[in-house]
Order: sequence, then structure tokens, then C-alpha cells
Amino acid sequence: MTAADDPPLFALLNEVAIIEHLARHALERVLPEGLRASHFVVLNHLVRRGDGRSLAAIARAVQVERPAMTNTIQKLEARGLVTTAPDPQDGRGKRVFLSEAGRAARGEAVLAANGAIAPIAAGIPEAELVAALPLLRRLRAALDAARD
Amino acid sequence: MTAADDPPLFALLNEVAIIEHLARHALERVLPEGLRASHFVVLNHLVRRGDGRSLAAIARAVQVERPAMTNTIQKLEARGLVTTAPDPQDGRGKRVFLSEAGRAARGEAVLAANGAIAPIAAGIPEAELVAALPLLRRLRAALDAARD
DNA sequence: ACGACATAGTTCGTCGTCGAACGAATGGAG
DNA sequence: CTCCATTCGTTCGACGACGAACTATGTCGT
Repeated sequence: MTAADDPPLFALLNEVAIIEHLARHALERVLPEGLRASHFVVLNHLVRRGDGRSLAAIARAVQVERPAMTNTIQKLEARGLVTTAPDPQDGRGKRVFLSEAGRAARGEAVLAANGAIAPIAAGIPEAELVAALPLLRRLRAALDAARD
Repeated sequence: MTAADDPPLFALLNEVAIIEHLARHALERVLPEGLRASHFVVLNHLVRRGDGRSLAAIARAVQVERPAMTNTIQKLEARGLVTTAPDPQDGRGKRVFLSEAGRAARGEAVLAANGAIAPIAAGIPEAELVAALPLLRRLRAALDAARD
């Protein structure tokens, strides 16, 4: 799929782009109807890092622009998966909280995702995945730092 | 950024998604005005695999749906970067050819991309990138096979 | 030869994300 | 205290990608 004369980083980013595309597609296939990968990422983030965070903080954490996060939060709120309240300490801020339905939906989505992913992981030794993680983390950090 | 209790594959795909996002953004920043990453990918594909291919074949190769490729090719043609001609052997088919301007634009884009990417690669030993490639290729193949 | 099916390219409507820009509110420099 | 720059959340318009559907053409079985 990739020419041999590509620089390694170029080839790697090429693979990364394709993998991201396939993985996102596979994830959305098993998610509840209408629940996008971007919605799931936000639910996941709130569960893991704690809720009550501001919209802008979540947007930065998951690498999307603020208007996109406004849209995502509105969709999640319409579904009753999150609630929002003005930040008492910052008149501009808006705090986002998980509802019980939101936690439940996230739990189900994680199970579904793991179920869909398990057969794929089965063909690949877990040790190799673990071994590749540090490099990817460093690469992400380098790209993030170069963002200027 | 990632909870320690995530399965390794989950964490890896998480990193992959963020890296793809940052890399695409960085790429589009150095591309000529209005030239999207998806356009660049097509030019790159035509240079590396040869032109004269059908629209559908290109769409499959770069993992986008055919309507998206129709749009991309129309944009590239409007810019004079590619030309199209009906396939003499298949009345349905449409063959896509690179123009000289297209080859030149691709060359400049590759230089720009390499320039933008070089400082990032500088912080990471090339050997590690090479070492990570086989795993990513296998993972892509596994995801592709699971596409059903 | 003919009919069922698959494939190529396109059009259409929908959706998510982006950049630009805005009003509201905060915080820091003088 | 008073500006002035910054940040927050939002609205708006544009754009790319998608799924569904359509026509035209090719392919295969009988």
C-alpha cells in the first residue's frame, strides 16, 4: 500500500490515518443508533477524568474546536446523557455533568467496543501493542508541541 | 491522557486517533491554499501507483466512499491537476490522469510535508518508527479484514 | 440471447467539523 | 480603578464525507 521510498515517519502516519478511519468506522457500527464516535469520546473522557469540567476544557482534551464541542454537548444533553450548569466561579463557564443514563450508556458502549475489538486484538500479541504505545505517545506529544 | 485500566488496543487506537488528527492538521497547514489532505492523498496515490486508474479504484485505495471521490476528482480537475477520460474498455469507467501541473503540485506538497515533519521526526529515532511499522500494518490488515 | 445481478459514476439530502466573528465575562497592566 | 487583551460559549456560513438512490453499463448463469 505504501511505496518503499517513503520516509518512515511518512509511512507510519499513512498507516495511522487508515487505521483511525477503519477503527472509527468499526466503532460507530456497534454504537447505539445516532451515537457518534465523537460523542463516545466525550462520555469516556468525563468518566475517566471526572465530570463538572468546562466545555472548552473538554474540547481541548479531545482535540476538537469549541463550536464542535458545543454541538456535541447539545446532542448529548438532548439525549439526557449529560447535564449542564453555569459555573458559579466563572460567569462565562459552563460545567458539564454526567447523568446516570450517561454513565450507563458509556458502560454499554465500552462493552460493545471491546466486543467488536476483541477479535481483532486476538490476532496480535498484546505485548507488541504495549511495546508500541510509548513511541506513539511520544509522537503525539511531539506533534502536539509542534502545534504552535 | 489515557486511563491505565484501558485495554492496550483501546489505548493504542486512542493515540492513533489523536495522532491522525494532529498530523492531518499539520499537513493542511503547509499545503497550498484550498488543497485538502484528501486531495493530496489522491495525488500521492496517482504518482506512486500510476495514473489512468478508475475513480472507484482510487476511492477503495484511499478508503473513502465513491461520492467523496467524485467530489475530490472534480476539485482536482477544476484546478487542472488531473484530467479524466472515459475508459475505452469499460463504458462505465472513467480514467484519471495526472497533469504536469498535478505532478508538480504533488512534488511541492511532498517537500512541504517533509519540511513540516522533519523537526518532529528529529526527536524520535528512525529505528523505532521502522520497528513500529509492521505492527501497524498488521493491525490495519486485521481491521480491514474485519470490515466484512 | 436474455434476464438477474454487480459495478461505475453521479446527484441529493444530511451531518459533523471547521474558521470567523460576536457578546459576555474575566484578569492583568498601568 | 480603568482599559485592554484573553477566554468562554455560541451562531453563522462553508465544506467534506457519508448513505441512499438513480442511470448506465458490464458480467454471468441458464
